[in-house]
Amino acid sequence: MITSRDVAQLAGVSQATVSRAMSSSSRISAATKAKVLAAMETLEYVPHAGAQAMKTQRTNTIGVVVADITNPFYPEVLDELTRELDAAGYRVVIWNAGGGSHHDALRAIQERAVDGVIFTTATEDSAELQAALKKGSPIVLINRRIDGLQCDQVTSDNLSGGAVVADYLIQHGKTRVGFIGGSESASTSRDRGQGFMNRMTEHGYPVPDDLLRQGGFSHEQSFRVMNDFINQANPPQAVFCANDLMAFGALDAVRSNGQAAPDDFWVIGYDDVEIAAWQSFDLTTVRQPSREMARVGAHMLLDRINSPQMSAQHVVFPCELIIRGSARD
Amino acid sequence: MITSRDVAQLAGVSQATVSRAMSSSSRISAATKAKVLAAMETLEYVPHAGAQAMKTQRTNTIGVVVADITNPFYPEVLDELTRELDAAGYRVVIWNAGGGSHHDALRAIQERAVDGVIFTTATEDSAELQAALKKGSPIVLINRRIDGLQCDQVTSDNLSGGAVVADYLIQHGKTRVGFIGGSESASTSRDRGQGFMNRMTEHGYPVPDDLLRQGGFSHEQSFRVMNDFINQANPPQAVFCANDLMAFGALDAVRSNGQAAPDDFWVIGYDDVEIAAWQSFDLTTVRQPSREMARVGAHMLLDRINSPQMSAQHVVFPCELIIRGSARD
DNA sequence: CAACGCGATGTATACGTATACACTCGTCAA
DNA sequence: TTGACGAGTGTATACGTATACATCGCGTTG
Repeated sequence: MITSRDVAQLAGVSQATVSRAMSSSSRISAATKAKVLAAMETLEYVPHAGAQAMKTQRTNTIGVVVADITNPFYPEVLDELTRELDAAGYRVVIWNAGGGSHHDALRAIQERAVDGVIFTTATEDSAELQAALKKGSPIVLINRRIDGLQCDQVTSDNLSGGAVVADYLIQHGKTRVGFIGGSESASTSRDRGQGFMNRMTEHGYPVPDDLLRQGGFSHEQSFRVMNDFINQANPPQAVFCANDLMAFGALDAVRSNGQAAPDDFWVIGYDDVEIAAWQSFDLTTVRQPSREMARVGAHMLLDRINSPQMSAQHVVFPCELIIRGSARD
Repeated sequence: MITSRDVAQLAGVSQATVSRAMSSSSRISAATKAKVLAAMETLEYVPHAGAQAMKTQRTNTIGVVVADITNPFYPEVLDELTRELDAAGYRVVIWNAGGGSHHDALRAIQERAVDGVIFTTATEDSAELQAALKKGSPIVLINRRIDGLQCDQVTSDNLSGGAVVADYLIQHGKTRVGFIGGSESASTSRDRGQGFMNRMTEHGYPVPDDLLRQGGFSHEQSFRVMNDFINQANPPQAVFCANDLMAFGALDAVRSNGQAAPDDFWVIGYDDVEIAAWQSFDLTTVRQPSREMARVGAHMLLDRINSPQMSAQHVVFPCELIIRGSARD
């Protein structure tokens, strides 16, 4: 292994000078700097990340926790996060799925293996998270929300998003409608459902119990739920799903029953992932600005790393109904 | 920051004993071990990753380079990789897209920031890669292939996969067929195209120049290419795309022209990503066992990390034509 | 011309851990 | 009874870097 000492020896300077040649801020003459850089080049020297981390207590690495990387929403967020953080000189380590993700990520902060963590999903059991925040761990929540937490959060206005869907359906005469949620423990799904159902109730058409089901945020489960809806005695006219992936499942259920949207059923999703706009889905959905949320979240985290005392911010983005072929007159 | 010295003090032992209490292999009496672990618990001690890395020259972190995380093929591979490596006690850092990904990943090995790297994409300009391999860097190639490289590789038999498609089409009377490749520089796309076109030629129906185009591995570009095909004087009867994402683009082009597969055009993809089986696509495609490839690649890398001298292995998986609704009688 | 200041560099040290080596003390065989 | 032995623990050190402090030399100013 080539160390800064080797470089120092070849360049005829001290090890400290080699270190200075690399930190652009340090005072060093142009001549010796050039000499050192040349030696580095010759020896193909690369500083040791672990040693640097021990001295500086920085790793230039950010952790990201995602619930399910195969849900197209997360790759889009990750795409934006990796681009943004990469540009800022950070690496990205991801924790996917597994039940221990949150714990592992928080531990990685304690280990000083990452400088901070972005959660795009969060169990509501926030005891450990709360403890970490009290220790001053740099943490940002994107997408999901946890109330009463002194923590930076970037979310979209899911309540309003859900309500807009209700308005739209009522306005077009769809009064018997169903809701396929993700899971009760996810704030996103809860808020979207609540916003939606409250507004339906306000309009005088509450969502009946038999048309309120959870779809586990997955295509497969939502497919089955929609299948049940279709084949029950009194099917809904329209279905609102808590994310696009489940809307695709619902659409597929409609089609595999030899029926079609919007002719036989209206199907509406949430997220507006890229493939929702594809011709084969042409999905009416509520757009949340996921890439913008990712960008903002990334910078919030970097800011917090650099000024830990700053008080926590909540940024909320508005959502917008995107009307496409799966639900329109 | 709590260090092992603090734990040692509280437990009334030396710092070395604390270190020993953690490495299960070391000899230490059960009594003191318990005492130390209790102290660790009390102080919420967590070892410093950077310091450990400096001593052990291990980080328990693996890098993964992907071409485009929004292409559903990669999330599936990443899903499997993260599960597998997580279970083995490794973290996963990803490099996405950006032109510098390969360079960054190789540098991370030199920095000892990762223990090894998995490339799921590779530019054919392999000079830097070759140099890294000569230094003994633990590297595994999944998916793409680079000839004449002393490097572990896991690929699928793309040549045969392409040929099988040709056989299938000919067998069903489709003689005027097009090919939408990804890019000339990708071995996957090249092999699939070559296997396909050679076999078409053998059957006496070579793919004409005007039906051979590149689709940049993207839905959007493939959509445009297929659009051109459809609207030219003498359209193809069928189109084979070098991956599923492009096949979706082609299918969408067919549909947005008010036509349908398989009635008007046959569309065939490659990969068999999960969504290819969805009702809305029902895509005929060539399945490569991507999750299995990921698993095997992960273990090859771990093996190589532990025994660097082992000579390089090439594992090739067979592919299988999955016949669905987008291309069948 | 002397004193001062400042830029440039070297010296020494600390970051937190793992481990080679030294040491103690009890056990057991001769 | 003594010597050897080994398990258990402490002491000392090294990993590779960043930086506080000391030093040196040169230019500037009064």
